[in-house]
Amino acid sequence: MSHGLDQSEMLRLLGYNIAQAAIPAYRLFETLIGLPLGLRQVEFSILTLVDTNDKVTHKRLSTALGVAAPNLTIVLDRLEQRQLVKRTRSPHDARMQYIQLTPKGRALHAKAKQIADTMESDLLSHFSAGERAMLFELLQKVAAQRRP
Amino acid sequence: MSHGLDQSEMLRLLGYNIAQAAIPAYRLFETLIGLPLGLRQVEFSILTLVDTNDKVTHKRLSTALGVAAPNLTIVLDRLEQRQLVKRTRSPHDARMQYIQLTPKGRALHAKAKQIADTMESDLLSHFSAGERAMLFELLQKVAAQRRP
DNA sequence: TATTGTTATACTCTATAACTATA
DNA sequence: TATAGTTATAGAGTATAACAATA
Repeated sequence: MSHGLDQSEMLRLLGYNIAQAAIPAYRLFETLIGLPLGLRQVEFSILTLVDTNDKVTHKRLSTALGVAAPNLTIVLDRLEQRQLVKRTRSPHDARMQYIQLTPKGRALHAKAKQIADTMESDLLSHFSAGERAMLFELLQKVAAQRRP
Repeated sequence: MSHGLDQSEMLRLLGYNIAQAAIPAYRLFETLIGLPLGLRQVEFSILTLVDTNDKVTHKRLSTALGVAAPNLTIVLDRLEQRQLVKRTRSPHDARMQYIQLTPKGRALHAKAKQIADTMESDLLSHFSAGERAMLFELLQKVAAQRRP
């Protein structure tokens, strides 16, 4: 667990604790969703956000996910090529484009979502409901520190 | 904060909460330490771990940080070129090499560590001591899920 | 002028296979 | 044969500047 190393100095820092917790979370995602479905975390997030939110724009996705606009373009290009999402220009403001799931995208998302539930159980199997709620609340409080 | 998007579906997942919390933590690190001192997170972690731990090996660093060995080689090359660390072969087992800070590395680490304290206060200014302790404990419990 | 989104580019990160050298 | 570390490489992530189209 400590890998024979004294990590006490680093474990005083929030960023390091986040990075360490991200390791098993990321690996489990890769094993259960990433490799089987060919989805990266950002892609999974996009499918989910677009599923819930009607008429999401590039900009809002970019902001929410913390992915710079030019990079998001590449990701969306890939998702569109795979026919998982489609982009349509807004009739009101032709600069904007709405991103929506295709039927194929909806199907893949449904599958991924189901696996994600299993993933959560795996990751948090040793947590009580209270601990889980507390952890999520505190992480969201950190996230709320974000300025723009 | 929610950026006008309904993120409820994603916020049910630990990985997303971690990723969202990582955004301000990462940005603050970049602003306060990364840009001013020319240090990336991994490099800062290495300086800190090597400072505390005498005779750390490449392998143990690789495991602790979750960085694959070949990639760590590159990072250590860079740190060595900047004369922040030095690598010395073990006399007992010539395959292993111990990584140590140079005086220059120690000086830079001291500076970084001082800034890191400020960074923590900034990030966690709205947290009580109890909340902070709880958050760290829960994150470490997640990290402990790691297998190898 | 300001905003949305794209193109181009450069740099970094991550993962894997193949290698050297020691044991 | 197994382990520590390196080289090489391909793919993915990240950041920035410059641009086109629209408002």
